[in-house]
Amino acid sequence: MVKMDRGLLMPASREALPLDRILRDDCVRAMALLPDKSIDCIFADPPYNLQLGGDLHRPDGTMVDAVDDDWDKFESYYTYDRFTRAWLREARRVLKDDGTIWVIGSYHNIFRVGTSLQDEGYWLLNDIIWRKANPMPNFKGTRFTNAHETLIWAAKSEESRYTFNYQAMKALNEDVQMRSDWSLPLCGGAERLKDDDGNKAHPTQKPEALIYRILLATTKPGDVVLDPFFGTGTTGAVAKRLGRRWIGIEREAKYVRVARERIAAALPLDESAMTVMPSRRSAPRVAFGTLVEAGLVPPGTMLSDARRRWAAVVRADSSLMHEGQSGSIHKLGAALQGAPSCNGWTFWHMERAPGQLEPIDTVRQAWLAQAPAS
Amino acid sequence: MVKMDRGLLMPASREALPLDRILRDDCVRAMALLPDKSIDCIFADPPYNLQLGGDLHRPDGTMVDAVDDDWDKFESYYTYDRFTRAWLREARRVLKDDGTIWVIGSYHNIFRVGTSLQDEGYWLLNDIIWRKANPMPNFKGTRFTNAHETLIWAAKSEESRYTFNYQAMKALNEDVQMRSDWSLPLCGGAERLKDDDGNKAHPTQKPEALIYRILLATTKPGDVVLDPFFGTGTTGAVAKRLGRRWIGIEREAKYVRVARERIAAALPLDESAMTVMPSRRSAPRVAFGTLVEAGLVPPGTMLSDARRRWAAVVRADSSLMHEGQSGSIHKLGAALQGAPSCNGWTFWHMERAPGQLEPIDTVRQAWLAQAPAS
DNA sequence: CGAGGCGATGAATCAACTG
DNA sequence: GCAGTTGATTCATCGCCTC
Repeated sequence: MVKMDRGLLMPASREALPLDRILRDDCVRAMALLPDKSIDCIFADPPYNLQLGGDLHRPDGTMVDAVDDDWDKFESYYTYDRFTRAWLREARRVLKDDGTIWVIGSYHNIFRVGTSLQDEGYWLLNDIIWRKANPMPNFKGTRFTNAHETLIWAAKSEESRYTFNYQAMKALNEDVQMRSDWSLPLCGGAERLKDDDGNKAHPTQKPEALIYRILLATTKPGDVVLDPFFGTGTTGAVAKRLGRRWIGIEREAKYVRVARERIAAALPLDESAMTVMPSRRSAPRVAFGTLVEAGLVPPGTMLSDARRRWAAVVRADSSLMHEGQSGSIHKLGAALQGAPSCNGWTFWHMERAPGQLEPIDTVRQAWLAQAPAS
Repeated sequence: MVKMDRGLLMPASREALPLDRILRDDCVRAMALLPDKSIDCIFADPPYNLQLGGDLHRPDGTMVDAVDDDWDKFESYYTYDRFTRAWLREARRVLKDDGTIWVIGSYHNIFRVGTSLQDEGYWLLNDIIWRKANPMPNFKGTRFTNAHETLIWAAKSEESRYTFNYQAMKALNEDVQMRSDWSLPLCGGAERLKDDDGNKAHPTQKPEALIYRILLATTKPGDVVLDPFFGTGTTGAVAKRLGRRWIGIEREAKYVRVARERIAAALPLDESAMTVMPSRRSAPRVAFGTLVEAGLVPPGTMLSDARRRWAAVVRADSSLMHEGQSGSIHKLGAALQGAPSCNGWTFWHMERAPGQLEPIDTVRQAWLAQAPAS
């Protein structure tokens, strides 16, 4: 028996939980009705508090469909912190002592979430980077492409004996330990839910592969997973497929409707279908600039083609310069030859020993052998 | 002249700064002696061991007791926050209005740093993931391999017009935008500094490639870079190499000694190697009318967009005319597409050879190449 | 039926100068 | 300070259509 904070006694048994159901309500209010220490794992995708300004146009003149929903608007950092602490406190109460919580966010909110987690007594286990294989570019060229989101994985306390399926993660990752950076594509294509008008049903739907990895890593079959910001129910759909029980909380009726339909249609899936090996394509590649930064091809190096018809100097940003013309190893190679394109890796050579030209591709190969990309 | 907060008037001129020097002192105390708004860029690698004790000091220089129990953990977060805010506040004072700051950390401290940055009035521009190509494995198999660190890049305020060398970063990354995740190896091998006993001279020496990318992206040659936690002087060595000025602050004499030697041995790049791809925003402006007057685009020329959906004729005053509509190359392009704005230079094309359309921007480039800078 | 072109789009804190 | 003008700026993926 567990004493609830309104003074009632309530069984913490599985039967008391609204399993495999969506509660349409504010998440703090809905969690308040759940017993203490009854949940194995929480996945939370709270509002990010993006603080966007005016419209943003792509170079082709079309407008970016921004997240401008009311649920993402907060008056101040202070207001956002109060909101965050309220739901984190309630989440910690319903979490079992050995349970863990996942929260996802971007640089707009994740630092405040992390601070709040620590201040509320959680014990951080990892921060995980979801490296987006296909992020939206930075259209104006004003910053680095915002190409990732951050997840925090935390236990209820430092003493917690939490679930981590080490071998399952290793198996999922070509038999090497799963790292803290995960390369996964955005949710799109057939997986992306549409409303009746053909528009996206929810502005921030997460890919199932992300939740799949989370639940596979940190829950056991039959565990109860709570999602206080359920949206279109990705957590419910994946939990059902993986044989976990789930509870979703969502305030907006239209999302609840979409989620119900979706989860009803979800089939427990053959595990092999989801155990996608990290594809070479999604792995980071080696740019010529990496070799320049690393000092293998220092700025100032002279490069030439195999027959020494042209020579060029490597600049600090790895662009090449030849008699006032400049560009990347590929672009300048193409321009000098008058060709539409050129593989700079094989076109340009450096003199590693006197009189001996070697294509810069051999430098790249040496680099790859010494510091593998994965 | 700049008014300092202790009521003295002090010149903010470059001569007043201890350029290319290491100040052996506590960073808050040393920064207090620097003038307001005198620094272009700050790189900071603050201590983050919350529980290990030893490295954590209060702003007044006294040491924090290492503590383990829950109550004192809160005390230690609180103390760490106070320390963080103290140096961030002083850093913001010495930063120019258009300057930026970089801070690196791990999940132990980066959330508190990010929150403090926001609370102190900084405006976050990006969080950058340093994805370690060769991280230390997790030996116990109890968590995901901690394979990255996080950097935060922030401007002094939302209105700041900060430096970002977009084209240089694009060049460094095979001609596609630089993303927020950077894959770089740990600092090791010959780069890793050793003390007389052959042990590593500093426990958290950062790779030069990381600082190289940071300084190349967000500073200009001659800019002043401040590092308040200088350690073995990686920031100084890279700044010297890239033709930037630097100021280092370090409390421990043994690190100061190592850093001095190291930086003295670093070789600056020569001028030609140091240049990077210029931003087009900094190129001199050329009015379309200039090209019309010069006869490169004679009045009467027919222009069209790349897909020949619209055609327009150039008038004597360099305005364009299309079926009764007229306006500048930009205005008419925007109007025809129904877009709020349009770059007429890349939108409009002329037929220089039969069947071959070329953007009028190439005419401008030709003009710029022929008429040297004013 | 396959290759290739075209259009759409994704949690985005997305310009700078002149008058 | 505000308004108007100039002009710099995009990557990967998916679906649909044409050839």
